[in-house]
Amino acid sequence: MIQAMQETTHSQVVQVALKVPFAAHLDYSLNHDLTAPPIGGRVLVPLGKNKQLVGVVVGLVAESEFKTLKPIIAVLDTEPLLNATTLQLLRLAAKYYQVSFGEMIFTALPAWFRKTNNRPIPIHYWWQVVADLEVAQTALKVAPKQLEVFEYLMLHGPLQSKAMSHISSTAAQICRQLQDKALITSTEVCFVETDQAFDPGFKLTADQDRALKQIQKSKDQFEVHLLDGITGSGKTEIYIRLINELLEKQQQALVLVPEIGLTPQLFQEISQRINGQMAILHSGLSDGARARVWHHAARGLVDVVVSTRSGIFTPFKNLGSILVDEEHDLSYKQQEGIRYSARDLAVLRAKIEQVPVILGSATPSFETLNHANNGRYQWLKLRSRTNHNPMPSLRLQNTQSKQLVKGLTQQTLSTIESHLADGHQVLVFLNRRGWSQKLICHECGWVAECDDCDAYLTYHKHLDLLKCHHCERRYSLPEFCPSCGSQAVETMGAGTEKIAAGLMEQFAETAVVRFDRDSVKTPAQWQKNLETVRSGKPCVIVGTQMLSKGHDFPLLSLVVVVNVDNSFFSADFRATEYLAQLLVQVSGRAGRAKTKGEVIIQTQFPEHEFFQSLFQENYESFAQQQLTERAEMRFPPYTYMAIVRGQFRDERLLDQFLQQLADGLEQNQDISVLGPLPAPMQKRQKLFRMQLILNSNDRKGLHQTLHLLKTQKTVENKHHIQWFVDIDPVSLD
DNA sequence: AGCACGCCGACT
DNA sequence: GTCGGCGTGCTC
Repeated sequence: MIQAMQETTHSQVVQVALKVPFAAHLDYSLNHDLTAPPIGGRVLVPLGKNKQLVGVVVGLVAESEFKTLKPIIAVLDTEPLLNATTLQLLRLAAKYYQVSFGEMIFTALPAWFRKTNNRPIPIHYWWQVVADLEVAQTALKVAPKQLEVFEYLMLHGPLQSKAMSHISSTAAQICRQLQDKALITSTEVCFVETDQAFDPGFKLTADQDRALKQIQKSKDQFEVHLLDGITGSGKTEIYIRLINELLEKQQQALVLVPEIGLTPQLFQEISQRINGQMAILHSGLSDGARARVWHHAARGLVDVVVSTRSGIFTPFKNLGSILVDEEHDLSYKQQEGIRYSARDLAVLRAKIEQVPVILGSATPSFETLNHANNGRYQWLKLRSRTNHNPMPSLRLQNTQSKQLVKGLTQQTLSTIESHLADGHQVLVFLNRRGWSQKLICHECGWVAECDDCDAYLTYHKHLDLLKCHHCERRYSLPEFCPSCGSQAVETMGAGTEKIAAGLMEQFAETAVVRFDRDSVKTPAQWQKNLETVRSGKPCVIVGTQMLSKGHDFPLLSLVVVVNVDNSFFSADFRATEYLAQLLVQVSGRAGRAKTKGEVIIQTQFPEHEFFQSLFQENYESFAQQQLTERAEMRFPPYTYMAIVRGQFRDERLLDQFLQQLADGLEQNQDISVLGPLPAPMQKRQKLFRMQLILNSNDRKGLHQTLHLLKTQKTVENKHHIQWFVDIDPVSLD
């Protein structure tokens, strides 16, 4: 009797979240020989016949509705890996995105912690310089290799020694020698340690001052601030001042950036100005390095974490604020697996943590603007430029019935020429790489397509091959048209490659630098290209999407945008929103220098009201106008959208299946269902893709219905059709 | 999701 | 006779 009582008081039920789709948690018992694991710590548990899985403890309770519980095999953490607020974020995110708690937790967890092994995280040192170049030059007169490493670190640090193996195979040893001479220092995570913050003594503009004061008011409580600042209005300065204030209070900051490519810049800019430790977190880091940043952030050993999307899940000891830079950027939305939006989760997290969140952008998303309009977000406008440089002037270049020279009009070419002659740099920007070179038959109009995907093949001159960008399948060039047998097959279109080639011909004395996914595959190539641009000599930069943001090219005075027209024919109601953001962002690249910048947009429709609205007024009024239309049409952000997307080898069965789902949804009056429609790429890697677009005024109702759909209809899915739900999709086509 | 169990067709 | 196809149902 006494024993039995002891039994119940001692035996605990451990609720464990596992990477399984069917339950928020499974219950396990705890054997007496194990000490209770902390909530948020990992355990090893048995599942089914003979599986062992890593799970995360999400609750410790006295009883379970299950009679017989299996015991936990091992406790992997004595300290929680995820603190209470991070768990709460993941719990709510799981609910919102319609996945199990465990699935959500395991997408958040760095790969290192997902594995069974519980080795200590390996320490890899990150090196950075702590001495001036002159000091190093004197000290290293007779050690050229050491000086070389020092100089490299000065430019690119902090780095691990293995990232300098191209300088010397004994880079690690050289680093240690440099450390002994007190010229460089090492840290356990990739962070910059500054203890002499540089204060340029900027005087804030009236706008900046007002915005900063407004944000300061919401200290230690939840509030969303939209920092809506045009290019050059000094958003970064506000970020820096806010971070410094947080550091004074021993609080941590999380800074989210859209892409890895633009991390180093903001990182460096902030790091020079704060007295604290700043860690960087991105997909390029090794599993161990990411795990270490987590540990350091959770223990309060780093002050600022700069990260891409996935960093929103980093546990912090004392988070003071979240900053989301370029909040409109689509890369905040994960596009595979659990399709979460890091920006939206940042707002949710700030609410849970009771801290302010700052969404910064020159071109805020319509979702965010809507919240600002209705007062849910504080709208902080920065409308003057800190350097008082004039905004670039804009010209629409009509391409209709004009002879194009390698995709550019004669006027465009001569403008480029004059900018180069003035010693400036020019950017030729291609909207999407979709306008790439295709292979067409002039006799019958046949266009080369991929056998496995519903996509045109792209011609690559340097390989003399046709490539599919969706499955990487390669094809050789046919000598005759497979459709009509004619020999008149030729490449057509203006890819970056073709435009670059044309420009090289046209401006033989000038360097032409290409930035696109085919020519810039490694960071080293990026670096090489960047150096050419940074050298300051006149040059032409040709690139796609990846150039619209981030890297500052201070000597750029002209931006030419080619191929904006496909956006006007898009089936996606958001296409013009994205185009407007892109054009404003890319225009901002021109004229950061003292000279007045110029922007040329080549289009067949210069009279289109889109241009009138965007450029005769500004982004804000364009957005307001479009928002009115969205409201009238009952589209997001005034309604809630979700997509059910399916993939299957048999088009007919897929259509049937989705039609069944759609029929089930029709019952619900509050949800409008569109489809089944062909999905973005109708066919990809031999699989057909179709979708249902769901739109509703009632978010809760929509989510509930979707939840029901998932549990019910999965059973009736006889053909094992793959399908998933995308909540708040950002792209319909 | 994964995986075992189970019940029917063509093979060394 | 068995090997293996994938339909069904369970995992605490």
